[in-house]
Amino acid sequence: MVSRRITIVDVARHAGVSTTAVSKVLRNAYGASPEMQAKVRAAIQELGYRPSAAARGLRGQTYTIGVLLPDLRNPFFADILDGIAERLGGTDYQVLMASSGNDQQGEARLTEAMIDRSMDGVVLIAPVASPRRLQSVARTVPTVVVGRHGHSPDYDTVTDDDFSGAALVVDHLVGLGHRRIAHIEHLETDAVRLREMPNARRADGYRHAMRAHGLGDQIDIAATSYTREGGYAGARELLSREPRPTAIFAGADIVAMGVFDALAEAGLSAPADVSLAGYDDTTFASFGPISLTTVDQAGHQMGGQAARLLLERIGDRGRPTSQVRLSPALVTRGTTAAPGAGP
Amino acid sequence: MVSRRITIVDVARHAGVSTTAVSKVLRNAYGASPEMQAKVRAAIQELGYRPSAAARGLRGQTYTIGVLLPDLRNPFFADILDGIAERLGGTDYQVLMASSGNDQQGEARLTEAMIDRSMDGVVLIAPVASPRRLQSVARTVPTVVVGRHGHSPDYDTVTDDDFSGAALVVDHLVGLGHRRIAHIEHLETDAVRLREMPNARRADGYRHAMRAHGLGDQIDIAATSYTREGGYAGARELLSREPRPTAIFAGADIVAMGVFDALAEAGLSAPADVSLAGYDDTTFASFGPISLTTVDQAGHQMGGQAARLLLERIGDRGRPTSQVRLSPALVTRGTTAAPGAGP
DNA sequence: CTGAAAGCGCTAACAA
DNA sequence: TTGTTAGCGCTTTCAG
Repeated sequence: MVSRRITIVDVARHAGVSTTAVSKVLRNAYGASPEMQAKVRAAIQELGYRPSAAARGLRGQTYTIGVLLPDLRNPFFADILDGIAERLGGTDYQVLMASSGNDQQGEARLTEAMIDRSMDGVVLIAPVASPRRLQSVARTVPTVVVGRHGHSPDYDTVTDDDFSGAALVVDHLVGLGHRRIAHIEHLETDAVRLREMPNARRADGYRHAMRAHGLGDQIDIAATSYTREGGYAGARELLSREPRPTAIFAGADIVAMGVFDALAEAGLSAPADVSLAGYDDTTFASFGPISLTTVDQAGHQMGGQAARLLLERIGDRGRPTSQVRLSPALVTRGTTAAPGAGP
Repeated sequence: MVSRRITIVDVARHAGVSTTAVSKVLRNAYGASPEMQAKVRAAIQELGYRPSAAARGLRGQTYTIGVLLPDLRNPFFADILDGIAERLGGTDYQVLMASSGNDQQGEARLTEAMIDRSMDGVVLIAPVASPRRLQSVARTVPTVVVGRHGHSPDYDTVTDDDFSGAALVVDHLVGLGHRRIAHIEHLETDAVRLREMPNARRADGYRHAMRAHGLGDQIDIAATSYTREGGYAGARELLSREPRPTAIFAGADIVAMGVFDALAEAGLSAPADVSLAGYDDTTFASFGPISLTTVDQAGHQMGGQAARLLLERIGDRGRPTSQVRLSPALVTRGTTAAPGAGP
């Protein structure tokens, strides 16, 4: 026989107060004397009471924050999650995640699922949805969008200056003497995403920087996806070019990982045969045998800022939205060198 | 002005039926004629109705499955997640994850959080909680435990035969001619976990296999943690031994990653200076420049089995628990070779 | 500051 | 097969 759930009524009775009083203590709400608080807390302890989120959600908050991430395998997102978790530690909020597989339908289903579950707020990491949909989500639930450019009166954003970040890489490679610098990007066809997605901004930054160096005719892009497979396919494509690029700028570290696969397969190595740079400065980039030159976009900070903004918006849904933009920094490691510097 | 939420009452009115009827259609429950179903579904479509999980949870199910994973950075868990997601695709269940950071307290908080949120079932991946706690969780909510040995009448389990898996590695290394084979394990002090955790079973398997080969005196274990940092620390410790081991068996691929860090730092490489094997066959192991010899424990299948068992248990909480044990397979790649086979 | 009472949106008995 | 009705456990007016 399963024992009956302990409810707020039990706590109230045990403490000799009203259920309202218990509820107030639970929510740290105004209007409960210290003695009453003490009594209630004691009763909660003694009975081992746990509030039901479902019941709370029916009227008030669920104290749940949903985080939507595109891909569990991209270690960059773990950095963001850490930042969120750190900022939310100590609050009553719990973080629940879902992975969309970078798929527009899956993403939509999951945001709906989060809304259905009365989450108090959501953090959408690099979502692919249309602005219309994002607006609609944000009007339903407090929302912070991470990594996607484009403003809205309904949601806050945290982004990295991807355009400049890409330029940092190109500048670095050009400084080393490279001219045939190719880029692997995440294929984007939608006009809006072409403007708002970080991958598109990086590609733009790449093109712009190349032209600024008078290398407009050297622009060479393989458009695949921000996955290891995408990096592999993109690198195979680029390595078959005649003449072969002397440097590859992968739009993300996870993409660079795929490039390594292709290099290994072709019997090439970085930087001996090709210089290689990534983006994100994931823990993978610092991996000893790899030591990937990359761009640090401070995922941990991004997560922290996102959590902060979300809490503020949950606190006051009417406040004007803000856009936090962080500055990227180049992290020079071992995979980039002067061209032809091979053994 | 925010528009009022659309509820089951609106749908019922719009369709000209009772709320019960709508509820039945929602749950695919018995007792609704095809015409009624059609009417209700039409109304749901037209109104854009979405059921509130909070309200449902108060009486029935929430259609939410919680997955607790120890560490977002260990790519092995992504394989398990894929398996779970695949099995649950097409059902009405949504998967929500939480990461405990391999911390006993964090894990406890998160399981509580899942219970508080009336999840219909939970999958606990390599949990560190005491069996007492696991039992208590499992008696509250349908539970499947993945990767942890030890039976219970209250929860189902899915495990890999870690003991044999470790033996596969040792056999392989001995076959190559190694004798000084060291192991890096996740430090475990708790008596129960020493019996139940996969890391402990792998260490046991290592010891047993070493003895079976008459190498009992060569047993050498560095006990750190199943993280990249743990691998780094463990490798530093082992590499300082005199004489240095000729092979290192890391208890997990993520640990092997840390070993690579230490090797790179020491100017050594695998397999030239030291042979190296991991465990899990994560996507990282197949990474081109690494090509890690490892043990495939079929995370994808484990996830699929876990999801299947969970659905069965949700369907019938009284059914006897089952233990699914999968067999590991050695994946020989480039990081293991005969000792002294260096360049 | 405290408590009584009315729901929140849904499901589960029960009746019809 | 269909509908009526009483809650699920909590928060929120609104009186006291």
